[in-house]
Amino acid sequence: MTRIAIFEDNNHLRNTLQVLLESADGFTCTGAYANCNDMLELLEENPCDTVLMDIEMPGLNGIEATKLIRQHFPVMHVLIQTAFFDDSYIFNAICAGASGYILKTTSPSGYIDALREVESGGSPMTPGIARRMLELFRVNLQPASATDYQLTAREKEILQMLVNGKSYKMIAAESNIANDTVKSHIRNIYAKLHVNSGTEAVSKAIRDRIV
Amino acid sequence: MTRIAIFEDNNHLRNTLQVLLESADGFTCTGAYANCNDMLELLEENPCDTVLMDIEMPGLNGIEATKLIRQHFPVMHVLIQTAFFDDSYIFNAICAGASGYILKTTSPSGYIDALREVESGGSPMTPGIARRMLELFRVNLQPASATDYQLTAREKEILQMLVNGKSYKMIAAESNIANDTVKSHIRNIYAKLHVNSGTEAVSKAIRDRIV
DNA sequence: ATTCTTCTCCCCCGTTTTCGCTATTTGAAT
DNA sequence: ATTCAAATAGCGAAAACGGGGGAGAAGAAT
Repeated sequence: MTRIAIFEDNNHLRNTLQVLLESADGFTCTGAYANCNDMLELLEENPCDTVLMDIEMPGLNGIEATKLIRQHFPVMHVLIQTAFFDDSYIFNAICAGASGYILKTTSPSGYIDALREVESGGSPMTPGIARRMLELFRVNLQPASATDYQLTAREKEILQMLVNGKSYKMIAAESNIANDTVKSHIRNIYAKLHVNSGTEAVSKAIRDRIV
Repeated sequence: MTRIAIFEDNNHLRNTLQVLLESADGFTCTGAYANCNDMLELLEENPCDTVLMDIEMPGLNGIEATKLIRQHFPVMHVLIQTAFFDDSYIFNAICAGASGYILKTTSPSGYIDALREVESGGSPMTPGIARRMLELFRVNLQPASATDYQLTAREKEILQMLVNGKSYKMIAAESNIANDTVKSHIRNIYAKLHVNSGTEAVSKAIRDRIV
């Protein structure tokens, strides 16, 4: 028997979900709440396996609530349900530790399927959400690639050390070259990156994923 | 009629998939190939809407092939199918531009469902894959969070400008404060960040997502 | 053979940064 | 009323950095 708690401020939807759960095979509803006040205490007293969490709620929103749940009950799963298709919602929900993300347009049987999937180690997502997530992933992790500054291997090494906070002296020592050589390399790096200070170079190196 | 091309080196599976597609409603198979040699030419001559792509193949592997397809045919979708559950596969497939990722343990009807989902703008994923992806997302994008350096608002402003490559003088001018004040602030920032140079501060600021 | 790039090193010179220490003002908190 | 944090500002000295020039050796490319 999988235990589910519901946090959803819309009375009608909340009741519908509760009834749905109680009538579904293998599920029981341990609580259905309109907001996240006293959420941690409620979950402490009425433990569950998965929380069905709305995002838009008065008081503590669903994303902050998800963070708290994951902090205090690491084994509990949180399935996000929301009416809105918003990148920052998706992004933040994932970072907060959600195990799935479905839209409220999902059918009743879809809700049940999603909850079953969560319980069996999956992460159900409305198809469009999954697509957005892949794109967020790409945008955020994909090397910029377009920008190639034609740095030589040695220059990349030295830039890397600069990014790690090393001074000219330390770089010279670690690389077994003279201080002036480091200076030369860094001068060339600055020229190629079109910058004229270490801070600028580090900033550009990290943002353009050169290192 | 959705047109599908198959790249899969296992003869049996390739034939099975081809038969499955031809018998399924709304699908047609434009080609079934054992490797990715001449892939671009083949796709050029036999255009399709979605490519069903294996990862492990002799010669060009499915991930590199996916990159090429996305470069040359941006509207074409690639649905990855693989026998292995491997983080780096998942990560690289997503970065390469895959529209979905399913395991070969998927049932025939699951394959058809997945292809339909791809066509309608979704990104089907085997549940466990979706979970891994969420975790990869978190690991790679989650702010360290634990680190709060207690910077004041003013200090954050100045750190931001430092990250943007501004010199003390420029910061002073833009902030309408004396050069020495900038010096004071930066000194305090360094102390709080436990660094002792601008490059280190910038590096830490970006990596710990202070800015 | 000659050119080109890369890595190496040197000189000079001025500017910028870093690090001590001190100090005033302001606004919020108690 | 007093305490406290934050923002402001100054001085001085040592260290580091940035920009200019030049130059030799090794290796690849032609």
